[in-house]
Amino acid sequence: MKNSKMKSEEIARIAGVSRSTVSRVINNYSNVPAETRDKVMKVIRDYNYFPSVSAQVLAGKPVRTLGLFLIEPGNVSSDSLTNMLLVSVIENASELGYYILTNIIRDITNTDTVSSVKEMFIQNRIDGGIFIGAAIREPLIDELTAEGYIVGVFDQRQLEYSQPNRIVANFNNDSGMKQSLAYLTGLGHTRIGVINGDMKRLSGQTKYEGFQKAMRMCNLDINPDWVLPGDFHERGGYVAMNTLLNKTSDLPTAIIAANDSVAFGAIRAIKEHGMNVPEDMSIIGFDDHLLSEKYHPALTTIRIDFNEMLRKLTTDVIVKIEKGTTDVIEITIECSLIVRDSCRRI
Amino acid sequence: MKNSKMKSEEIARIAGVSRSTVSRVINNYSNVPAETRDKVMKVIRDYNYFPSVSAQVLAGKPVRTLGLFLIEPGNVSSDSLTNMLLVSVIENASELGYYILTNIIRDITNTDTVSSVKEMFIQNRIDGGIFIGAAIREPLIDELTAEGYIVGVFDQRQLEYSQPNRIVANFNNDSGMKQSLAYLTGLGHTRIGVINGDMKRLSGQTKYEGFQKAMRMCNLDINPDWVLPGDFHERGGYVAMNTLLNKTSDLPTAIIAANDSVAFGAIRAIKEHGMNVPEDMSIIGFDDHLLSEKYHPALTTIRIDFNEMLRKLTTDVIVKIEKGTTDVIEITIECSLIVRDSCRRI
DNA sequence: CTGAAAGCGCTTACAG
DNA sequence: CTGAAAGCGCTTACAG
Repeated sequence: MKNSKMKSEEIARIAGVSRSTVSRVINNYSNVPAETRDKVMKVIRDYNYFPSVSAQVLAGKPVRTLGLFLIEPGNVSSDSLTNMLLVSVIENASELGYYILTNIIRDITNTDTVSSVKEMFIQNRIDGGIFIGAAIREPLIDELTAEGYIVGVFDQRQLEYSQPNRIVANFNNDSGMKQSLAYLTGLGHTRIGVINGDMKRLSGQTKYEGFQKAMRMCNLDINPDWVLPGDFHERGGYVAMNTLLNKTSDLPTAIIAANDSVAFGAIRAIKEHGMNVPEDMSIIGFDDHLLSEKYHPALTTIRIDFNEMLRKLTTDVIVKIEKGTTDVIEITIECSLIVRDSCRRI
Repeated sequence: MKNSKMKSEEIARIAGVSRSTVSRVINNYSNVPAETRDKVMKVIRDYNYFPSVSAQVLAGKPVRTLGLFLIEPGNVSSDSLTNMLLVSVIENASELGYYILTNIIRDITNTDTVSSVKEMFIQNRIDGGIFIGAAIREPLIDELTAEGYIVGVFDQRQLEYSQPNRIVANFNNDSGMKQSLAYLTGLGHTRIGVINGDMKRLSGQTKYEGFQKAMRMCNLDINPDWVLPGDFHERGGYVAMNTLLNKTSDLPTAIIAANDSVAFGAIRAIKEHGMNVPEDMSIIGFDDHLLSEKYHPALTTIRIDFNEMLRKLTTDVIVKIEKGTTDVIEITIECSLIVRDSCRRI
């Protein structure tokens, strides 16, 4: 049961073959007769031998490790999303035999941070990286892809010139917004407003663009007073709704929030103003947050499958690392309306 | 700004020295004159050179990576603790120049899992590991320490024979329990019960032992009907309290819960029985969970500093890796009562 | 089908 | 103070 000092040479000696053959067995070369393979495998198992990664990597094999970079300025997202996201990436990677080196990036503009991220790639600690929380354009990511490193990014699109080594993943926010508006219109709403997300993020932009398009399709006018800035956080939704309620009595009958946290904030503000949801205002969210179902009122929202998105992104990054194909990959995940109690018929 | 194909040999050539000297500069050897050092450093910076870890490790240096093993059977703890914990470990390690390879262990008895964890150590992917969620005795951890690997474990104590390469960290649960009981006694309670945590975990045991000791010190008798089994989860607290309330009308006036989640569950059950906290029963928790302050009633509890514990544990593991000292380390973190609204004077 | 040998990019006694 | 050389544990053309 010893193993620590086991090396391929020892295995070779015991099995009565050369190191070359041991290596061939480990790397599943086809030109090894079953008999030899079995003999070697037995010794490997008997001695609980695992090859040293460093030696393998130095000899040109992948490290089988991915860097997961969570860009979270300051406030450690205390909600369960980060958790879920991490677990999802780890487990998908693990199924493909890959490990995850996790990094929290508080400030992506900080020189030390930037250089330490690049260091991981250059030192060959990781075969590729996955970025969550990136802005539409991140110089760091651009540099990395320009150098040829393989990177998967949630919430970005391909550059003007598509890069096979930059894999992007998004939800179909356009479709989500259209569903929200279709539903509200069906309920008879025509006075509809929106609380936006962070417009530095692609999803912030595409959601708003989706809103505009959908309003046009429904033949509704956008009232600029009802287009409120936000940031994807509860606090932002609260502030936005407060501003609206304090400014005017000419209110929309329904508000589409950039995500569920924003919706929670908006509802809190509405309640504090002595009004009710959906009686006085209908609210529709985006994400289908864990809490949304349990919230009061239970939140009508657009469900996205974060887990599926990460599974695809992780898998595609790994396949790209191993096969090195030159196809350009853009993952888009559909989303769908979940009707609950936060919208009423007009 | 190129770097990918940079190797120490290139740096040496450009700086006009040998690879040996470049290596000495990188590893901060003292016998390099400032002038030479500066010359070499300049080239290193100019070319954005980072040595290959694989080569360094193969030559005997540490990988500067720690494995973080989260033992979480099935239910991905959706509360924010895992999150906080991860971030805490990552940031502390990062300050010391170490990376974190995260692993979720769903079933620590599973052979494949066990062997993949050992593989990480044997392959030399990590210099050491940190385990969270371990039972009092874990064969896997015992094997690892027996092999000489450096491991930090939360919620375990040293074995009969102390191991310098097993660093254990705990909260002073004894002190916490004593504070809880002192407070309740001060309020005039004598009829005091307890909902236990998971007794397979050391903290489950030490908390209950602390309770017993403290009761003795306060000259109070333990009513076996008021000692309820639990599991550190909300659900467990709920079930325990329901059982108690349904079984008898001879109720305690106060309950100490193994942690705040358990307390939340217990309070939920009490409310469902049409009773109130603290009017009909006082409840005291343990942890000072993020929600405890905001809960209704705000929960009186014992605050523990998870972040401090992990900071010490991570630091000690890294120091042990680098210095290889033979001292036996047992970290104990103090805890303290936070009085809020869930207990009343009798 | 299989072994001997070169090579991966570092570090570190050793010798000077 | 510094260079030449051996060694770390693998993989993979190359030759047979």
